[in-house]
Amino acid sequence: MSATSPVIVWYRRDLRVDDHPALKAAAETGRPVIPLYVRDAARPWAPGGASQWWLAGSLEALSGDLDALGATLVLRHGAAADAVMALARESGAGAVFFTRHHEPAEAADEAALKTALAAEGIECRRFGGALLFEPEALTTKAGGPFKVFTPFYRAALAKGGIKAPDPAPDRLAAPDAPPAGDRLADWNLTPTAPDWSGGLAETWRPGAAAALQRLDAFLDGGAQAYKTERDRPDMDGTSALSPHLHFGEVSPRRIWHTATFAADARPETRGGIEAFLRELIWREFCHHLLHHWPAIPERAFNPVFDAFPWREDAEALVRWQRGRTGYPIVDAGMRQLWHTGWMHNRVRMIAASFLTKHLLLDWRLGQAWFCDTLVDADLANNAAGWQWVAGSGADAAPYFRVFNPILQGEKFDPAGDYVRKWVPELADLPAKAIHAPWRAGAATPGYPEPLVDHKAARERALLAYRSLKD
DNA sequence: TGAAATGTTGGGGCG
DNA sequence: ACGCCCCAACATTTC
Repeated sequence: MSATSPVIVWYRRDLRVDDHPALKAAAETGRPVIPLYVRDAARPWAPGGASQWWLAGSLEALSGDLDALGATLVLRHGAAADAVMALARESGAGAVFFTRHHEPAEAADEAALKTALAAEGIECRRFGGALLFEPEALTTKAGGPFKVFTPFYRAALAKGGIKAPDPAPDRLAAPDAPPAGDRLADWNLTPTAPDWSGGLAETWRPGAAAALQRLDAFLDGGAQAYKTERDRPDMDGTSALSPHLHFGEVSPRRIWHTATFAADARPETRGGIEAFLRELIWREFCHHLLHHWPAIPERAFNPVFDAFPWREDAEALVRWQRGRTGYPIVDAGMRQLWHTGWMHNRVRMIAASFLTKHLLLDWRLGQAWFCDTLVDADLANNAAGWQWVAGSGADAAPYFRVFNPILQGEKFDPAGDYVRKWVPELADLPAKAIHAPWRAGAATPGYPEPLVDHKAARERALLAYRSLKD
């Protein structure tokens, strides 16, 4: 390898230049840097529609950020290892640097690439940065992975030592001629006929700059009340950073340190920021789970659930998907998801509980729908979250925990504003009636009757779950 | 990161 | 004046 042979930085879901150890190391070699993104549409769990829309925006933003540093993002398609190898040969690259990812398919790509590079004598270096802690860094006293969140959380806090984020490189050297690549527009990531992405575009701005703005706005504003308001879908109580985090537009270390700094500067925000960072540790927990149990997107973590009597009911599934279950808080959430590609976390739990417990439909159906419609669709968070709700997961909700969608609505959307925003058929109902309109007796044209009776559905769910124990 | 059923307590109405 | 009953309000247990 010559002193001027390029270094390829293989990008995946680390679409940033800030706090990017692989990019930083590439810059420090002083050699030309070729940033590369490979799209493999044939991959298992390839991004769904909403996620693809985000990816397009994120790649465009990254491309601009790299341009400003003097580098050109190259787009290629196909199996990742093959595409990286092809570019390495064409460009005479002497090294490939990348950020370690933890999804099974990503880990398989890494392994394949490593073997291929070694065979041709090209340097291969893997860096951290996608997580605060690599899976090997947090183990129980017995040396195994954690299966329960609280001890995992305690271990993470005790471990500490979260590295300070690195700033972006000042500049990157470029190869004499930029390698050829695909045009982003030719990937057709954004919908055209019909273009259903209007709601997404008016809600979000993908890219690292927007991510950091959102982080700062959250820390200046909502963080203080986060502990209570994060449960309120009628308020902007959450950070809404999930899609930015999913695509790696902001690193978890950047979030950790910025938030910690903000808490030190304004002690009144400490409690809220602690609760916020705890959610970041939930993300770690989910990603570690997927690393150690790569089958959780397909199979129940607790094998007892293989025998669960899930129902088949295509019509009920469609009504849930379209937000026409007759339970206002569930329908509001499902419509928010459809329109904006995002759903408030409290409502995700309610809607997921409704699908798995009230309707007794397989959590995998819900997971698949979320994968296709969420802009923040994340294999680890989604699988762990759905199994948590269904009761089959690690540290799962006990089987008898059935959310009452009426009570949840009254508790967390007390004035009914969230329901009114997303279910216009109910906009004229008073707060007292809005979470159970069928009781009010008032006509609500266009809004369906409840798909199931709460009490009966609850009892049916308890019966089904009890059957597992025998 | 629930909800519902069941149990307990204490104040007030009332014979 | 006293005891009984009713029923919130709260606590505990169970699903």
